[in-house]
Amino acid sequence: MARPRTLDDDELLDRARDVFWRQGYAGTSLRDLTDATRLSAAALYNRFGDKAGLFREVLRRYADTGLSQGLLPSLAAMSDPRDAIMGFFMQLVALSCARDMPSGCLLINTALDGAVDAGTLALVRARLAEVEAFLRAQIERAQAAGLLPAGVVPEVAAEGLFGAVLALRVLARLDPDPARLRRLVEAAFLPLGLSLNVEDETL
Amino acid sequence: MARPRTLDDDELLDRARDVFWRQGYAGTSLRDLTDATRLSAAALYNRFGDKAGLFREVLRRYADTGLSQGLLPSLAAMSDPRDAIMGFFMQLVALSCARDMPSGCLLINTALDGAVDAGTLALVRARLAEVEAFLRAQIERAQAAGLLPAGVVPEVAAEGLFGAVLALRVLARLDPDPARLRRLVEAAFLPLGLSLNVEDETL
DNA sequence: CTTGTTTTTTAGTGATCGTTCTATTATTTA
DNA sequence: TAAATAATAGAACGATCACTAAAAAACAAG
Repeated sequence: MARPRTLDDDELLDRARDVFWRQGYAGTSLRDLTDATRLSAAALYNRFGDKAGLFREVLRRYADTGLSQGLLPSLAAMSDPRDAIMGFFMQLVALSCARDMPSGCLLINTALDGAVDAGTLALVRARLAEVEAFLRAQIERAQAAGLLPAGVVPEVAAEGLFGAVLALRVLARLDPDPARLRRLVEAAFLPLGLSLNVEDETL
Repeated sequence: MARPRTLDDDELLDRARDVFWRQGYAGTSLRDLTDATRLSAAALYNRFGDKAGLFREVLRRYADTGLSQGLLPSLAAMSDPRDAIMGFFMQLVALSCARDMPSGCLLINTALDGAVDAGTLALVRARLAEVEAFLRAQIERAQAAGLLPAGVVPEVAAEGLFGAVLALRVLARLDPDPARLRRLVEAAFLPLGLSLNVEDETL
C-alpha cells in the first residue's frame, strides 16, 4: 500500500552507528550520514525527525544488539556465574582489540561528549546501568552458590567491576594493548578470587 | 613597540578551556570562543593559527597547570610516597565532585572525542602518560622504602591505579557520587595495602 | 487503471561554520 | 612628532550546517 523502503531501519542504523562511533555526535554531519546510508537527508528526517533522534535510535540499537538482546542474556544463562563474568570481560577485551571496528564503546564515548543533549545522556546512563546490573546479578548468584570469598558485598563488587569496564573502554582508545587490558581485568578480578582463562585463544 | 594585548594568553586559554571542556571540540564554534574571550575571531587566529591550534594550546596549559607544574611536583615532594598517591586521588575525587567546574577530565574527554586530529590525540596520550609515570614513580619509591606488600610490581600496580583514574573521571560524568568515587579508589588501593584518609574533610 | 499511502529525491531554506582580507587602533622607539 | 610594529575589530569569504517544502516514485488495494 506504500512505496517500499530501500533500506530497512536496522541496516540504516548500523551504517549511521559506524559514523557516529568514529567521529562522535557533533563531529558527524548530515552529509556524512547521507553518504554512509546512501539515503537523502529528507528521507532520514522523515524516519527519525532530526539528527538527535537518529542518534538516539542508533544508541538504542547499539545497546540492544550489543548488550540487552545479545551478550548479556546468553551470559546470564550460563550455569556458573563466574563464567558469565569472565566471559563478559573476555568479550570486552576482544572487542577492544578488534581492528575492524571503531575503538572504544559508543555509549561511553557519548557519555563524555559535551555536545549531546540531556535526554540522550540519560539514555546512555540507563543503558550503562544495565551493564552494572548484570554484573551485580552474577555476583549475587555466585555468592548465593558460595563461589565467592567471604566479605564480598555484591553492590560494591559490581561497582568495582563496572569501573574496570569503564577503564577498559577508555584504554582501548589510549593504548589498545591486549596484554595490558588483560592485566587490568585480572586486577579487577582479584577481590573476587577470579582469573581470566588464559588458554582462550580468542584473546 | 606594538599595541598591547587586551587579554594575556593564560587568561584567554582558561576561558577557551571552559568552553571546550563543557561542549567538546567539535561542539565548540568560533562564535562560542569569541563570546567567551571577548576577542574577535581574527585575533584568535593571529595568535593560534586555527581552531585546532588553539585547542592544542588549551590542552597544553590544562595539563601544565593541573598536573606538570602544580599537583604532581608538590605531591612527589612529599616524604611518604603513599601520601603522594593518596593525595592525588583525594584531589581527583574532590575535583570530580566540584560543582563550579565542568565534570570529568578534559584530557580524557578529548581522548574519546572522535573529532580531534591525530596530533592532538598524541598530545593527550603523552600528557596522560605523565600521570601514570607519576604513579609508577611513587610506587617505586614506596617499594624501595619497604612500604608496600611483597610481590607488588610497580609497572603493573601503576597500570592499575591509572585505570582507577580513568574510571573515576568517567564516573564523574555518569554518577558523580562522592561516596561511590571513594569506594572505587579504596578498591584500587587494596593491592597496595593503602586506604584513603576518611577523616579528611575536603572529601 | 485509478486511488491512496508512504518513501524517496530534488532543490532549496536561512543560519552558521571555520577562515581570511583589510583597515584601524594602540603602543614603543627614534 | 613620525615611523615602525603588533594586536585588534569589521566585514566578508565560500562552504557547510541542520533542516524542510513539494513533487515524483513505488508499491497495495479497489
